Amino acid sequence: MADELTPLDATQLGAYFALMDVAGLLRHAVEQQLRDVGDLSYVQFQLLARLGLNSPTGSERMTDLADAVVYSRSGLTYQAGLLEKAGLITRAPSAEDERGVTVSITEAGREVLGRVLPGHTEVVRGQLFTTLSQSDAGVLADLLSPVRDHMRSAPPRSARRR
Amino acid sequence: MADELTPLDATQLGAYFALMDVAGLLRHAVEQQLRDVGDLSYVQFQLLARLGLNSPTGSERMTDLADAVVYSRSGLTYQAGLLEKAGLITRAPSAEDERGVTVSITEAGREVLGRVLPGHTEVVRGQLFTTLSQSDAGVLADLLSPVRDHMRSAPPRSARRR
DNA sequence: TATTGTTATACTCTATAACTATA
DNA sequence: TATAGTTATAGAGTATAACAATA
Repeated sequence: MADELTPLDATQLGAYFALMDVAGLLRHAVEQQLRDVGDLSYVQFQLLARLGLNSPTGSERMTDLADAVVYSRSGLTYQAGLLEKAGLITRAPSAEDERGVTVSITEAGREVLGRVLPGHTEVVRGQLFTTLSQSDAGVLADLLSPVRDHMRSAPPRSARRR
Repeated sequence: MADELTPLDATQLGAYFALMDVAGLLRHAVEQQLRDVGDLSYVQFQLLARLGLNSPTGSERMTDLADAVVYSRSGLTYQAGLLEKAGLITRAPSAEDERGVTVSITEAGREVLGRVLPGHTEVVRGQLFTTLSQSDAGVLADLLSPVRDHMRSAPPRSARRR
């Protein structure tokens, strides 16, 4: 396709910047609440939420967590170290694969997650869903979920020219 | 009427997480390109873009830039220092208000901006507008622009807690 | 050999508080 | 007194590369 050199039009630019601005402001607001109430960064919250809400067992492998939440393995090791030191997760050698490490949320981790969630919800509602109706939320989710899938399947590596 | 204690429903949660995930992945992809091509961080790109594209004069005051782009004044001083050292902006005492500082983009700054923009566009199109149609982009912008306005209507970050 | 995860390290970014100067 | 901006500083987070252990 020859549109590689075509600039984004005004509508696309507007959508792009609105998306980035809203997400940035929202993350900033949410991070403050997480820090105040649970002494958590957003990444740490993501990790706890994934273990405590998304995973039926409360456990997941390091690599899967890294792929889902963080952009490098050493970054995850760092964050997991903090969470473990705080007693919110445990790390144990994986059963099937001796190289792997299984991360599990602890009771204390679930407690912190439960303590943080109501205020978190309140911030998100105040920032986002004061302006967006229920059907707006549905439209937004329907628009962005496929984008996320596309991004996760085709890494940004594709944008790097040789 | 949103109950303060009611958790977000599944649709709202989906919209929230999709928004945060997409913006995070997109920012990551875009930052890589900006770093590779122009040796710029995303914040630095925002500053240059605001001066070079949004402002007719190519100049703006520090406080206005801080409110628009960065979350603390010292953060902006740091970033402006880097950009100035790189020759991409200049800082000069403001004419009307001797306390103020006027930031202006230089020719070199415009050159870098111009050099970075095509690849930037390419990444955004590949990540975002491969999945979103033209009308999708319009819907997204229409949904999120009011959200941004609402978020920005809160007290500016530069005026907080002094 | 490839993959999992950790470590060592270096660097970027951000925020808070104290400070100077102008209004 | 209040505001604009800088500085000093400290802390959090991230990525890269080298490494050990297992597949």
